[in-house]
Amino acid sequence: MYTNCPHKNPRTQNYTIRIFDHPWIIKTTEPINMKHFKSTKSKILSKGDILLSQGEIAKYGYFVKRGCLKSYVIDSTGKERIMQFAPEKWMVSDLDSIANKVPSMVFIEAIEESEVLFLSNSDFEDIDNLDKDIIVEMAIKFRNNLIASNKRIIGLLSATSEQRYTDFIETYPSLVNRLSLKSIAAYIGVTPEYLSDIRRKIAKK
Amino acid sequence: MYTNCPHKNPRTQNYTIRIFDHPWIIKTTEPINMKHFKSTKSKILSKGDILLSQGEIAKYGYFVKRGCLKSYVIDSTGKERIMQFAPEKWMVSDLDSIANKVPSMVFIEAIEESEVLFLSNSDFEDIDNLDKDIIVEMAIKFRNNLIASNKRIIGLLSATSEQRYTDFIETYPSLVNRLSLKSIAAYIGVTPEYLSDIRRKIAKK
DNA sequence: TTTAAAAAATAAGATATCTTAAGAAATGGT
DNA sequence: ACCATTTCTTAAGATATCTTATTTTTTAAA
Repeated sequence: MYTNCPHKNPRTQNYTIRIFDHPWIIKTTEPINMKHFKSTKSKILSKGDILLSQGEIAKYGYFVKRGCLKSYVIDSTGKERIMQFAPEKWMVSDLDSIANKVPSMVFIEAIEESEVLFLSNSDFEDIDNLDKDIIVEMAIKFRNNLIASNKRIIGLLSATSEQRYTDFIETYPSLVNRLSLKSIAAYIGVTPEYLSDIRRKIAKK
Repeated sequence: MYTNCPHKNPRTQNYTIRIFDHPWIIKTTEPINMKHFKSTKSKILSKGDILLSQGEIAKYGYFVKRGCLKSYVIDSTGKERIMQFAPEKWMVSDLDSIANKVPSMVFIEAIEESEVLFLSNSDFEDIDNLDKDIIVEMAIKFRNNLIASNKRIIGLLSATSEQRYTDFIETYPSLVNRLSLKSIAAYIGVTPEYLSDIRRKIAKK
């Protein structure tokens, strides 16, 4: 199921930009502006290519120029549970792994043909050496991500599956038509079959 | 059910400390060191006293000197869902409300007789004016909180109720004996009756 | 365009979790 | 120590969600 070779289609290009965020600023829930970053590595990925696997130490944040990535875990019953979708201008990685050098809990995989920048954290090992304005942006980005994650927790604790589905549609309208039913189900925490039931139930109304 | 008058037992004291974190650094999942803070307001709360209600704009972060608070939402079916417990040395507030001046989603309430510092965010409206070392600490605190929140999301998406309960016991062993079954149930996302069943099932093993 | 593969829909039966209600145990106040 | 209140346990029936299997539809490849 997850046998695609990472970077199997890597038409590497030279590409330098000034970008906004620190590589750590990942698991973002909103597009990022990248003026503070330098990146020289860009790759074209095919659907199904895996950038990071569970158990590896994350070396990069991935900024999506085109296409869409997902980060997900495989639970003890073998089911995929999606943490985050990363469409254009979003960044994704495993924050714990990249910051604390622990094995990644997540896989990161392209769900469309995608063009991705590899943002190394090697220049940023010591956060104290960063410019103040970058740190301010980091703090704000983390804070916004934390607020979003806490809202997702509230939803998972208190909303029904149907509510979580309609919330998802409202929150990410531009994503809905690009994602498979299976992916949305894995994000909101139900089986694809049950999400299909939910859709039918909603349609009948 | 939530009729206790906020601050009904407010033996206010003068109390000044140098503390570590910015008031925004809330919804924390770990004790905080407070060397960068000033606070002059301290109150003694009775069990059941409410510090912040859903719909209010949060003005303070609450640092727990003694006792334990909880932050929770009331969902559409009237059920309480706990976002965070805040025992000694932890801080709690509604981050979105205090940072963005939006109505709070949560209630904050004492679950034991508690002594709490009120940390105003009025001195910190503009994050750019903060000292760099405070901002660095903020960023790290937000980052760690975000990692913890994301782990909780993974648990809610992929673990069974029994697994979430045993995870909770492992993660917060010192809290388990202080909390009611009802509170733990509201945190892990099951009914108290079902958590009781889970305990019985575990005991039988 | 045709065909193979993947995704989605449907349905029936199984399981997890909730609801309601009642009794037992623990707690707090007087 | 006693009573009232809250918490916890237990159990039965209800509901939400999952599992498995099959069919239909859509997508991708040749």
